[in-house]
Amino acid sequence: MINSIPEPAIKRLSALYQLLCRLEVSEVNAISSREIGDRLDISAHTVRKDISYLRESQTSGARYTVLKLKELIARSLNFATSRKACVVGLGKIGTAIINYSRFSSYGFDIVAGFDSNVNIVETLPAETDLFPSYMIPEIVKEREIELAILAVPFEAAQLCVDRLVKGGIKGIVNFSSALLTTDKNIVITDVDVTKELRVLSAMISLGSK
Amino acid sequence: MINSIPEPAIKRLSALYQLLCRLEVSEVNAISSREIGDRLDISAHTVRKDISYLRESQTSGARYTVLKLKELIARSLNFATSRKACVVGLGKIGTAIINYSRFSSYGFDIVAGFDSNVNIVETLPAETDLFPSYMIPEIVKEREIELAILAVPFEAAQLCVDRLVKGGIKGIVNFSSALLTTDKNIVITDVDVTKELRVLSAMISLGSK
DNA sequence: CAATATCTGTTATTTTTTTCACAACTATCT
DNA sequence: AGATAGTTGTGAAAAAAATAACAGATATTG
Repeated sequence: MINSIPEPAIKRLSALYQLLCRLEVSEVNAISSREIGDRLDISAHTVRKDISYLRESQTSGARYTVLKLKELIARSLNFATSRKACVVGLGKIGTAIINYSRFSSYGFDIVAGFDSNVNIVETLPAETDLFPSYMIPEIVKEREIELAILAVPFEAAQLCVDRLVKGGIKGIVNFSSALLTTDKNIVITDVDVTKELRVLSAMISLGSK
Repeated sequence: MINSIPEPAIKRLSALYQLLCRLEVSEVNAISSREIGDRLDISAHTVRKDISYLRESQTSGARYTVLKLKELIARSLNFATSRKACVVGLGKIGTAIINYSRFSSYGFDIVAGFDSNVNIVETLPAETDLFPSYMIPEIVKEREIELAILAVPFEAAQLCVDRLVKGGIKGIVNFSSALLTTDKNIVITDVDVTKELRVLSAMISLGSK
């Protein structure tokens, strides 16, 4: 592939994009690689290298223009076009996420919510259209939903994934503690508090890094 | 350091530990590196390599004994001794986490909850002791809390971190969208849905991996 | 009980990622 | 305008991690 950016770099650039959005709001209009590094807890070298993967020089010698750099990253990583997403599982976590209004301003439109409990679907006050879980494949396909946030109990997770895949989903953020299996071309990231606590615990013990 | 395990390996071993716990419940008592790899979506080579960092041979040639391996990992990564943790911010996410009862069975004891709203602290039904936020330094020190789950709004995050650090916290799982800064020796992992969505989005676009 | 198939543990190799070094550029101050 | 201090971009070097290869061990099957 021509434009092959290392995965760690993609993650850091995503974080950088977030930082730049903040800086824009604070009306900061220029920042150096060192300042970025301090804020993001990475080296200035890495910051510059990551930006260099985008193959479009900013004015060398001067600090980065916040707006210009933000737009370069948006263009390179396709943050410009907004993507449709859905929330599966409307328990406490799912409800909190679906009612978090700021997604759209970050380029993600939550266009559907699903739950296996029809009662919840009918009574929950939400601005988003809600459907029973068996309709996942149909709605995902119909509304061209690319991303899903999965917040169902452990036991239900795999079934939901299968339904999402059936509808043609491309990526899943998994809040359940289940270990999901699926095709290679569907990207899944796991968000598991217990796992995070464990990793922290291990890093504290081993003093790694 | 003598026992230096690469950070990616620590993360994978944590996931493996979780898998082994599941297998134990399902009464599976042996598993091969290939089967582990399939489940965790990594190569069998990597699995064996990761385990080899623990410097204690299992019976070579035979498959891994679930119980034995689980205990080896627990011993090596210090999962055996339980750690005390707290939840800061008792909004929807924080409440969901503090009421999630299974932490203790995974070696984490949630021994305190904090919120700046005294009303919430007094009225919220929870099994855990709740305190107003200004008491964080005192309680963290007193109860020897090592880990914190931070689920407060953006604006309040940094103040809470400073208070936690004052109390001697060692690690923080950050659910807020704030970019936190602190001493190098305190480990922070960020859990940000928007960031995860962005990374997924970029990976879908670039077709990386 | 021998033969075969299947495993693990670990060294060696390859690939990926980070770090370094420095030329070239920009802004600022006198 | 010259000098100085600070900055980026990037090819090269170093470090880290993933992958492969295989020796040595263990089950299993006929």
